[in-house]
Amino acid sequence: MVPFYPEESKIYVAVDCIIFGFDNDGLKVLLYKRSFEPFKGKWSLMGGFVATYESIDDAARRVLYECSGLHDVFMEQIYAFGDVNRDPESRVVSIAYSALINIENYNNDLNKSMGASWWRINELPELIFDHRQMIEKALNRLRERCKNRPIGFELLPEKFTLPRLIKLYEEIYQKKIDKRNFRKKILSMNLLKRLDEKDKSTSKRGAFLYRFDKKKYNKLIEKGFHFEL
Amino acid sequence: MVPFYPEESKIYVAVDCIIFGFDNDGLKVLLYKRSFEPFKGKWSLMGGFVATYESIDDAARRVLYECSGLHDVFMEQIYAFGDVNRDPESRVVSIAYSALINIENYNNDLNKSMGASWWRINELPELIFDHRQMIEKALNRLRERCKNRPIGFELLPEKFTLPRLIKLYEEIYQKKIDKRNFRKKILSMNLLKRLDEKDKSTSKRGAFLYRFDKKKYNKLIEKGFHFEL
DNA sequence: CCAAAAGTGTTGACCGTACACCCATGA
DNA sequence: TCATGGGTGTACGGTCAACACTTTTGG
Repeated sequence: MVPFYPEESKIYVAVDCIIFGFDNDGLKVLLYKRSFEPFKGKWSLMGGFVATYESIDDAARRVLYECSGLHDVFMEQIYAFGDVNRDPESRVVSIAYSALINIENYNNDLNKSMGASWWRINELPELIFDHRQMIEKALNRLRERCKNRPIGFELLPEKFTLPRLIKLYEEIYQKKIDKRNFRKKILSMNLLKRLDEKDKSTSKRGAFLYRFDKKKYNKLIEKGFHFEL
Repeated sequence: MVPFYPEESKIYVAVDCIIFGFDNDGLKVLLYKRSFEPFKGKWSLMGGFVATYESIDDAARRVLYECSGLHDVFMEQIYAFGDVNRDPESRVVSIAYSALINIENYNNDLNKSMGASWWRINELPELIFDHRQMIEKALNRLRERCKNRPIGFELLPEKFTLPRLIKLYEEIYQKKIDKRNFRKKILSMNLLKRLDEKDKSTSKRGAFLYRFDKKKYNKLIEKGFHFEL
């Protein structure tokens, strides 16, 4: 309403990244140990200020790249957090973004240099500010997202077995899934192509490897679909 | 990551409100004619800067109050818009909020003094900045929201007829709804109490008035539910 | 008495869910 | 040969979608 821009009302805008990964142990987020005060030694999400020359989406991509070395990753804005005292140091509005990465592409050497480590989503440590809430919101969004998008694409390696895919969904929803029904449903979408290879790393018999059919995948997300468990 | 707060990266944070209302013509949003340059005379959402002493939620409530005189309204954060040049005047990150109001509570005299008017959601004028996108996102969220919450509560007057409720859903989803199936489904939730009154304003026979059962309503949103059309 | 909106049930198709046993293989 | 995880089919019940006629009453 006010036709001028009052200099004194400028404030800091930050982005914080909730980075999800999935490995043999389950679904995890990447957290960083703060190396400076306040809250030195506490765990936090990786974040950074939005510069005046970059969009908030670009800032989120930059932060993700700086801490993981990864480009071209599925990212999504989750929510803007703007309580007055969320950061006791200064007034900061922070916009949370989630990223889904294939944990095999992530260079775990970074963890030492950055003071980072992966935490299972149901065993999180104490976190600074409102970062716990950010993760909670990101998880809920992830659960919603699964209903409109075969999200496994992002979190799994190119080739994967059905038991792994089932495990992923079990982790996301934190509940047991009937494998027969799951197979029936996911295969009926004609989204997966079975390869002539087996992964024998988890059983003697071995499980067939599958790969997403990217054409079908793109068609599906275009015209929308629904995948409920 | 950076343990200091660089003064020069402070930017403006604004909120913009998508105010939804529902009347005999259908689902509408409240728009304002800009009275100052740039884009004088163009239509826009009502917005305002977030002050350093208020949370972003508070800012959204304040802006809504300033332009509508309404308190205690259902509001929800939609999305943060942060392209570098979205506002050509200055770098502004704007957080869109939607509000659902009962249009009967809104004082239409305000429209003259504020240069505001209601627009049907499928007949919107040209809008400044990214406000069109904001409305689009808010509409999509509204459609999602309907699945978890009997949203009619917010947009309808206390007493309403079933044909009105059906019309509301038809407007939100922009498609025809089978009235028999709709009645069956909504009544089976035991969420509505039929009154011994009829509204004869739209037909000779008259339609029964209903009212939400707030207790049932609260129980339902607590433990979650699903209402798909 | 007629126009216009309100109200009312049934059926078939499909989908989700529950559930238990055989298979392949390395050790 | 046995232990371990991988893979498979069916039957039932519930939910959703399609569909047309009767009721009321003011003008």
